[in-house]
Amino acid sequence: MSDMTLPESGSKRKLLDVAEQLFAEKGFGAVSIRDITGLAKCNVAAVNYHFGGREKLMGLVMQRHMTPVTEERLVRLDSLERKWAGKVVPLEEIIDALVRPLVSQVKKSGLSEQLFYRLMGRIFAQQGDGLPAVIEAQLQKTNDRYIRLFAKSLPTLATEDLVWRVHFITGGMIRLLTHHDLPQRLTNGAAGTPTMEATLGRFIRFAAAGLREGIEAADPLKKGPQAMFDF
Amino acid sequence: MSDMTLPESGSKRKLLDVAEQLFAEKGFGAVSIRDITGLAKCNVAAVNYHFGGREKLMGLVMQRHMTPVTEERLVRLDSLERKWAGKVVPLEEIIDALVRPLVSQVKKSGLSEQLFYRLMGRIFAQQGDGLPAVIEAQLQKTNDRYIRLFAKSLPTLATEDLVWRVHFITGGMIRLLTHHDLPQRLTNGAAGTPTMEATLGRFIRFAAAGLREGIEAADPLKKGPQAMFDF
DNA sequence: GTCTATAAAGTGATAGAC
DNA sequence: GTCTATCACTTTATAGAC
Repeated sequence: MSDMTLPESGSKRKLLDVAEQLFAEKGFGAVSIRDITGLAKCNVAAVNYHFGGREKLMGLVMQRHMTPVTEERLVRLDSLERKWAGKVVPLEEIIDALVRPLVSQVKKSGLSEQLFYRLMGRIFAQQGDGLPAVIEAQLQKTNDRYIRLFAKSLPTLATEDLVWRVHFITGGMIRLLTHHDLPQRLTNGAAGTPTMEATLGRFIRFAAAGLREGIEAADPLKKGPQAMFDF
Repeated sequence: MSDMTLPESGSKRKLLDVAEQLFAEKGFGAVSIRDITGLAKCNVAAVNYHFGGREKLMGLVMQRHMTPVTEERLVRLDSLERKWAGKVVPLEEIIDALVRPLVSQVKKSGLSEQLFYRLMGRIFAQQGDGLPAVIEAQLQKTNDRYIRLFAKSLPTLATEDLVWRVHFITGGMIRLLTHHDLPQRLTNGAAGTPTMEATLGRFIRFAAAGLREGIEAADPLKKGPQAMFDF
């Protein structure tokens, strides 16, 4: 069940690679076993032999790429709380801890940037709607921690407002992941051709400003922490 | 083809109602003709007889509900430009013109709030990915107009930044439409039970703040008339 | 307009030969 | 591990009776 050691070559590996590609491109519900075995040039029965069925393969793909992201997110949250113990954590750093693991895990994933981000986006987008329980629990847990940390940094913001703003931010992040190429396609190049990392920098500043809406900016510490984020 | 007059009763009407419900609930790709005719207690062949196939029915459902929203959006944009002719249009009013048509068309749609918003969200989310050309053109056009109007209200913001921020906002709106119940389910009631209209109010303030990020707010016009920013 | 019957293709899964 | 063949569905669509 938890056989995480995968062969570097062979048809099992090939099937997994193709499955990741197709799930990311077309979505988890729109890929058949025959799509996978066809593109991987394997036998139709191979998916059932190696993974025990389509559903199991789907779960494996999700977990393989989601779990490292979740773990890095939690580690970053821990070290953020340690670093700013007792003090107010800058919003930008919290949001950074939310999205940076995506950038840092894309390399380890072995997937192309487009595929990895799209895969992640598709998983996030399905939260609360038929995701494997393990994944659902991961999303739940990180979300809880983020809300709690944001709340400490925004003590004057009503919890209700905070929860909804985080919801909007999540939506923006998902859109960014699943449709990173859309602005370029729609605006005739007015969106430029930024790397995902640059776009995430834009996103962090956008999201932090949205979170701060209506918060009195009278405190003088507003400038200090922000200075380190000159994306 | 453009037979917009629909019977108040009869199986054609029933099929359309059920189709809208199921497409909104499960997504356009996850509903079969048999799901529809089964729930509508009609014959399997009825969808093909009345609508000419599954694909055509899908297009009809999309167009029926998307077109009025698009038209109201364009009308609101027109009147906004007329109202503030020569002056800077407040960001909140632009965003309002973007989302309010959803609230005002939900009543005319005959659908429940949940279903209508979810249906809209699913359409928006599929932009650039296999949507009927008519719908795609509508989204393209409104998006262009909004970007242009935002640009006039944010003359110091680089177009590239603006385009991406609008992209993030779109993502937040989609999330809000498709997962309006998620915050309540995930936070044990910390999200409250606001109406969609209230949540859209929250969204407008959030989005406007995100758009304004980095813009000098030294001017005293933040609340009052913005006549000094004449061009 | 509604129905049955059926075509033609696709689906996940498995038994059993090699 | 790989393959063929096959089962038991489900899918869209249509021809033709009523």
